[in-house]
Amino acid sequence: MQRTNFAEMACSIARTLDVIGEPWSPLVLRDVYAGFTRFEQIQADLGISRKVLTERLNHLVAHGVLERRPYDQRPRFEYVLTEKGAELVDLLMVMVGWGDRWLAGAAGPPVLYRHHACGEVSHVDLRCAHCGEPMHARDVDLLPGPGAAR
Amino acid sequence: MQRTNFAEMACSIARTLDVIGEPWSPLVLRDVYAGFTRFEQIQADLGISRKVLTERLNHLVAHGVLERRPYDQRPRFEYVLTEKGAELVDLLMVMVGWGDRWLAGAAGPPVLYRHHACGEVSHVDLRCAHCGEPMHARDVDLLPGPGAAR
DNA sequence: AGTCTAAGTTCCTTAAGGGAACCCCGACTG
DNA sequence: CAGTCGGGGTTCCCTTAAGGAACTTAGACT
Repeated sequence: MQRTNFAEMACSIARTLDVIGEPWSPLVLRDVYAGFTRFEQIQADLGISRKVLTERLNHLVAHGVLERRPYDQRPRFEYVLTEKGAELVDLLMVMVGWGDRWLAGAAGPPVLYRHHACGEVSHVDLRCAHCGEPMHARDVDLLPGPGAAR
Repeated sequence: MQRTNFAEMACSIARTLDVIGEPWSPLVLRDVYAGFTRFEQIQADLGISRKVLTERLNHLVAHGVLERRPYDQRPRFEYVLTEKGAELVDLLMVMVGWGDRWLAGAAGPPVLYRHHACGEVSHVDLRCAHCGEPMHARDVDLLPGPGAAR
């Protein structure tokens, strides 16, 4: 519902939430990434209301995160990740890392990730793009940037 | 909204959304991280409804992401990040990275992050915790984990 | 006693989510 | 070639959550 418009805020978190902050959106993205690319598949997998799924898909397409394309002569469509969308899936992987660590409980994580490069089951780690050392919330100072509000 | 209970799903994304998926929650967390630790400060900074802010703070405290503690003899409280919460801020930094890259526009990013270790303005990069190589959505295979639904 | 302030509550309005039923359209079936 | 099927949505109604303004509470200050 989110009647407040996050898109206008001078904050990249708020702007990102404007794209995927609505309920279900990250799960829709996860499904598309996992290979559930059609309306019926996503709806059945998530148990989401068809109405809401329509709204979310349209929103994600409008923001260039998904692309809607026909896969048949008949009016049939599938949704595929754009480059912009694929990079959002990286964000989901970080969510998975946190959820696995803090919420998985005794049963352990529901899904494992095997890294192509090394072949091992692993998880993401945040590093500084500049020096390669770990970069976490406590390892940085915040400075006003060029796009800061006046 | 979100009447659907994400917490029960066998998915770390859904479970994480149960904690911070409601509107405003990530921005509340950002504010606490940025030093706006009191009710009035957060309310004024975000322009959020007091009612909703109360609900969000209670929810985040209930989930162990924030801690509510008195800072005066009078009934005055401040909210501080727990370890669990601080690691969620890492997730926010990834959101910032995506938002800066895809949504900042000509004005540039509103906030810059200077890394303590190297002293440079930088951003986070996702690496494999095992081998240290880049680890993005396209670099992994998904496997069922021990906590997978039957 | 009266005022101030932080931190909430309460109450009302409006909009968004949930869910079931319905619709459209091209393809197959007898 | 009428009837059915299946994917991909719309429509409608009900309930619940967000927005927002006003009110409350409790201790400290004057």
